[in-house]
Amino acid sequence: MKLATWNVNSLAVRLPQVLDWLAAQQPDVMVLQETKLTDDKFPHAALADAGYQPQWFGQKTYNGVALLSRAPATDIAKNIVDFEDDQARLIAGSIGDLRVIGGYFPNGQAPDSDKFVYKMRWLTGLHDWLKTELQRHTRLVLMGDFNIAPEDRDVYDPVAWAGQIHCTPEERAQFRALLALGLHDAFRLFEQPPKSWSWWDYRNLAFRKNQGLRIDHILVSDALRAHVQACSIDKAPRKNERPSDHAPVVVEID
DNA sequence: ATGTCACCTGGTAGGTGA
Repeated sequence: MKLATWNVNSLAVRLPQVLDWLAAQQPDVMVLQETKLTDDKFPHAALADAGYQPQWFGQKTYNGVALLSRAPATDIAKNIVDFEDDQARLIAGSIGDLRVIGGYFPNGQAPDSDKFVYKMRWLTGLHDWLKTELQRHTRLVLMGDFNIAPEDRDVYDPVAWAGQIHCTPEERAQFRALLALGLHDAFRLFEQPPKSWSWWDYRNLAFRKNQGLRIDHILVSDALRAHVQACSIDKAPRKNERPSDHAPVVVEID
């Protein structure tokens, strides 16, 4: 089973690239972030024509997430249960005996900002909800744009980024707290090329210079760990003419 | 190089968020 996550930075703009990627890579499940579409504008017919059953949860201008699967997803949850939120950032569903959660974690803007406070609250809310979610579903995948670079090796210039947003000790502690629930960073279960990133700033020729961060992740539960066959970042879509600033991350689970 | 992109409001430019 192949699962993938991609922050598309506007599905209205990126729909052709998503359809191309689905056709080429044939994932069984895909989660999307930053669709930036209200629910009435979600392109469900085009995705159904491509062979996927979409679930979606969006809002105007910002955020917005979707869950695409070849088999129907059931027991759909939108946003973190029992966490009051006016932003559309999370969608979960069950596909067979697999629980899939797709998240667009808050960016946080700057460590001294209100948005950072919200990011920490959101991460704590996610952590608390995941505790019960993992009790109910032993086979669970949490994936999406975490907006956290877990370690220095996930940052092209860790000295310059030290203490900056995505790299603060507080964010990294939150990431480790998720792992402590019994989750594993699928990408790090395998030897990977050094300087592997999932996001490159649109500015400064960052992609050409390979100046990026690894902030998009796929975490798998204890029960799935031994079944993960591969995990990689597909840089190819970042080379498109009008790319998202993120690349898809892909995991293979037997 | 605070150098791009997407989307909004409101209008043919400026602000916000990433």
